[in-house]
Amino acid sequence: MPELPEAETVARTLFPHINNCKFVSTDLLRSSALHPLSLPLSELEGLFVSGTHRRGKMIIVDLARKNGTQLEDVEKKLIFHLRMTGRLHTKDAPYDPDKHTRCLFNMLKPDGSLFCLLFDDVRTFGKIMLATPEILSQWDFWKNLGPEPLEITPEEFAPLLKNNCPIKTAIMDQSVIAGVGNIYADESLFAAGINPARKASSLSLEESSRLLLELQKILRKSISQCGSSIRDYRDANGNVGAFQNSFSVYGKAGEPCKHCAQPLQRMRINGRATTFCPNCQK
DNA sequence: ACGCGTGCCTGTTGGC
DNA sequence: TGCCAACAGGCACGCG
Repeated sequence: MPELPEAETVARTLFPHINNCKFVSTDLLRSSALHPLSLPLSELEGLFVSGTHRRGKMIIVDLARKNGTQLEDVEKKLIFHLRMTGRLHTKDAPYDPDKHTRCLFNMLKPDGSLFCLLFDDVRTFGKIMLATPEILSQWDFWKNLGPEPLEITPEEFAPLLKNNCPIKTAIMDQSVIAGVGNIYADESLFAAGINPARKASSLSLEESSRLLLELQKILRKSISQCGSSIRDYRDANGNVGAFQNSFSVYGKAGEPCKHCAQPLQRMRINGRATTFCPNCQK
């Protein structure tokens, strides 16, 4: 399930495929894949890709229009949220969409050849949005998105944990910090030796600092390994990530803790499966 | 305003 | 072997 490192990997691997390429036409095969606040995708026609990046778990495509030979950025952005099973990849045109293809973008390379950018999504939770800054300012989720965990200091992190909810719930709350999901929440809490059920507000400055530093270390390591592939996740080249081989707790309930060898336990926090070591995480 | 539970959605898994 | 409930989980939404 794409979280921050997976979204970062998709944004990076997608870039060489679509940079400088022109949107020719769009075939939205499942209308619910389009975010309700989105502009119609027909407004993409004639625009070029000038960059790809990431915010939280979202992949953002920068758009530009061509003026002579110069690309001039426009304010519109094309945003993808992959949620659980979303995938972005390219195929040579013409491409016959399969049953999980939610949107097909016909695109033109600078050399004049046609290809397809595909948004596939088995479980249809993913969203596509074409938005101006004005639209983004009306989108609560975007407006409330917390800071990037790789761009804050422990001093900036600590005051974000004032809530009465479990610490795991707090760090997965996208309005607290952006990009952390179930995998990296469990892994960072284990690395920091903090029980996921602890009240967020009960963490000392020393504990919240340790949690942020461990989270940053894990996110960086996962990005360097192209993310984690549990089942569905692939980068834009169709490759799996490798960080799932470095998990300490996620999906390992019943297995011995790598520090104390006691069995890892499973519990449910805020409806989310949570694996932790009751001995090492206080 | 906050915290909690539920629905969305489909493919896979495991128990009977 | 076959059937079906449970599960996976990010986020919107409704409730108290």
